[in-house]
Amino acid sequence: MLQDRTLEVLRAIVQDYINTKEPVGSKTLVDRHNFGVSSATIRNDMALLEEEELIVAPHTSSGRVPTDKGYRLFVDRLSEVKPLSNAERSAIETLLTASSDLEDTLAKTVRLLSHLTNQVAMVQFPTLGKSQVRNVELLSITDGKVLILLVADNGRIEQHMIETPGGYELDDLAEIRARLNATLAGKQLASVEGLLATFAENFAPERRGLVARVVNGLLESVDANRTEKLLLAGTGNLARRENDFAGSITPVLDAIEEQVVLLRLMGEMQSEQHGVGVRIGRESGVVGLNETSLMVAGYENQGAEVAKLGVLGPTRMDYSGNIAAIRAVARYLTKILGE
Amino acid sequence: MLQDRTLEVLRAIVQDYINTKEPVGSKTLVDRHNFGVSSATIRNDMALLEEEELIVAPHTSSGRVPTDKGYRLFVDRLSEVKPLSNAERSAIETLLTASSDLEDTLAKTVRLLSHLTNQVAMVQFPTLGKSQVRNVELLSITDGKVLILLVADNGRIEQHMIETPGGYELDDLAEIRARLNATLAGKQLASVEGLLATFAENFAPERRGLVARVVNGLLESVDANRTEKLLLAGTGNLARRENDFAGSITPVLDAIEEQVVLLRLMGEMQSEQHGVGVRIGRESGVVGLNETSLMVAGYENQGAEVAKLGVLGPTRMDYSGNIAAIRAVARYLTKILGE
DNA sequence: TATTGGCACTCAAGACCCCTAAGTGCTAAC
DNA sequence: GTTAGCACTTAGGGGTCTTGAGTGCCAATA
Repeated sequence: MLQDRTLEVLRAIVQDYINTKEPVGSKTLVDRHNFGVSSATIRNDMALLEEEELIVAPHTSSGRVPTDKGYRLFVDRLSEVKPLSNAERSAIETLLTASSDLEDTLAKTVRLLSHLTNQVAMVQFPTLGKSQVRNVELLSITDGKVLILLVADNGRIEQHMIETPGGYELDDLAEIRARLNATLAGKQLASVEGLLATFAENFAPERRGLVARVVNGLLESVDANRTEKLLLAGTGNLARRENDFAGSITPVLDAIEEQVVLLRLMGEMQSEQHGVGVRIGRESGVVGLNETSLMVAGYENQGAEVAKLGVLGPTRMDYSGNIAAIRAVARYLTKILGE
Repeated sequence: MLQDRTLEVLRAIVQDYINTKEPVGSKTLVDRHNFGVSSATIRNDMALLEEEELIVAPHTSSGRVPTDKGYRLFVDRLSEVKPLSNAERSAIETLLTASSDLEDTLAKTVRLLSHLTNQVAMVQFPTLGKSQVRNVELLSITDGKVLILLVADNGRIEQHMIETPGGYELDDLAEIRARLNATLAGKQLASVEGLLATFAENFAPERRGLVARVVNGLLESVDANRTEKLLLAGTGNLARRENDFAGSITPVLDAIEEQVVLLRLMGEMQSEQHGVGVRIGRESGVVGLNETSLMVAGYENQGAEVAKLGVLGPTRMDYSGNIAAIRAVARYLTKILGE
C-alpha cells in the first residue's frame, strides 16, 4: 500500500496540474508545498505513483500528469470540498427564485450552474417514474383529434395528440376521462400500465376502439417520458477550455447532442463523495467523452429524488469546487421546488 | 462598373477558396479555370476587385480571399443553385415523415438539415402571431392552481400555470372557459389582447379577481410565445470547421446559446435569392457572429408562413449547396405539415 | 486600349540547428 | 529511508536560410 506522503504527493500533483495545466515535476513540487523532504525523495514517490498508473509522463523527462485513475483516487480521498464563496452563495439565492413554471425554474438553474462552474451544465426534468398521477384530461381539438394531457404531481405536464379516425361524441370523451381519473388519480405513474390493462373492457363494444386509442396515447405519454428531457447550458465553456482536449471538441459536442447517452449515464450514476456522483474520463465508457468528467447529484421533490443535475467538462477540472457548486445548487433547487 | 470577366474572376476566387481554404492567386486561377487570358490580365482584374473591397490579401504577396462584400456579391449573382443529389433528395423523403407530434417533426427536421449541410441547423417553432385560437382550456390542478391551455391552429399547444390564492368553484372555471372560447375561438392570436380588454367586466364583481388572473395568464401565454422557441442541431459541425475562425468558436457557441439574438435575426431576415435570406459575416451586426453566415427560409402552414428554418456556419461555406438544401427542407416541411 | 511577357520584389511557412530549462533515473553516501 | 550529485533527455523557444507562390509594374504587342 502507498504511504501517506506518497498520497499527499499525488494530491499535490493533481492540484498543481489543475491550476497550471503544466506537467508537474519533483523540483517545483517541493518548492510549492513544504513536504520537508528533498526532491529526490519526491522523485522516488513519483516512481511509485507511476508504477501504480496514477500518473504518467507525457514524454521522457518531463513532469507528470494525473491519469484517470489518479484523478479517481484524488476524488475518492477528497475529505472536504471547497466551501462556496459568499458571492457564489448569494448568486444562487438571487438567481434561483421560485417560479410557477417548472421549465423556467430549470432553465434558470442550468444557467446558474454553468456560470458557477464554468463548465457545461445539465439539468434533467423530473422523472415521471416515481411520481403520481394528479389527473388526466382529454381535450377535443378537432373532429379527428384528441389531446391527452397527463398532469403529474411533480409539476410536469405532458401532452400527446392522438388521431381518432372514427370520430367520437363529446359525452364519450367525458366519460372516458372520468373513469380514467377514477382509476389513475393518486397512483404511481409506473403502475399506470398495469392499471389500464383491462380498462377498455368496462365500455360497450362499439366504444372500445376509441378507448383503446386513448389508452395507448396515454401509455405512450408515460413511456415517452421515461426517456427524460435534459436542459443544457454553457457549451461555450467547452470551447473555452479546448486546449484541455488532445483532439478536437467535436466528438464531445456530438456526444452532448446525443442526449440519450447523457441521460443513460446520468441515470446509472450513483452518488459517492459528498452526495455527488463522478465519472472520470474513460469510466463513462462513451468514446466521445473519454477526455471529460461528468459529475451529477440528485435533487428532490416531496422527499424523493426526482431527477439529477450536474456538469460536464475536461478531466482536468476543479473537482472540489464543482462538487460544492453542484451540491449547493441541487439542495437549493430541492428547497424551492418544495415551496 | 466591373466587367463580366472580372466578375467571373470573383466567382472563381470564391469557389476555389471555399473548396481549398487556400488564398487563391492569379496563376492557380488560370490553371484551374480556362479564362483564355494570361495570369497578368487576371492580376489586373484582381487589382480592380481589391479596389472594390471584394477581396483582400491576407498578407502582401499571397493569394486573395473574399471579403464579406465579396461573398455578398457572389451570392447575389448566384443564378442557379446546385441541384440536390438523388441521395440527398431521398434522405429528405425518408427521414422527414409526418408525425402527429409537432415537436417530433421539427426535431427530425433540424437534424436532417444539419446533416445535409454540415452546419449548425436551426428550426423555429411556428409563430403564434399569425395563427388562430382553436380553443382555450382551464384545468383545475389543485385548489390553488389552474392550468391554462392555449391550442392554436398551427398545432402548437401552450401551457401556463397560474396561482389562484382566493380559491374557486369548478363552475366558475367552466363558465370562464365557455365565455373565453366564445370570445376567442377562431380569432387571430394577435387580437387576443384587444378582445380580452373588457372581458372581466361581464362577470359579477366578486369573481373578477379570478377572471383577471386567468386573463393575465392567457395573455402571458400569448406573449411568452411571441418570443419563439428554437430547435438547434449540429453544433459539433462548428467545432469541426474551427480553423475557419480566426479566434475561437467560443463567442459563436455563446451567441447560439443566447437564442433571443438568433430569433431576432431570423425574424428580421427577408428572403432574397431563391427564397432564402442570407446574412454574411458582419452583416448580422452581432459581434459573436462576425465570422459566420446565416441563411434562412420560411416554411408554411395553411398557405401562410409560420416560421423559419436555416443554418449557421463560417462565412466560408457552400452557399449554393446550402441554399438548395434549406429550400428543399423548407418546402418538404411545408408539405408534410399540410397533411 | 486591353493584353501580355518579363522582372524584381515580398513574405509565410517549412527545414534546420542550437541552446536552455526543467525534468529524469541512478548510484553512492549519509 | 533519505539525500546529494551527476549524467542524460527532450520540448520548446529563438535564430537563420531557403523556397515557392504570389505580387506590382513596365514596356512591348495586337
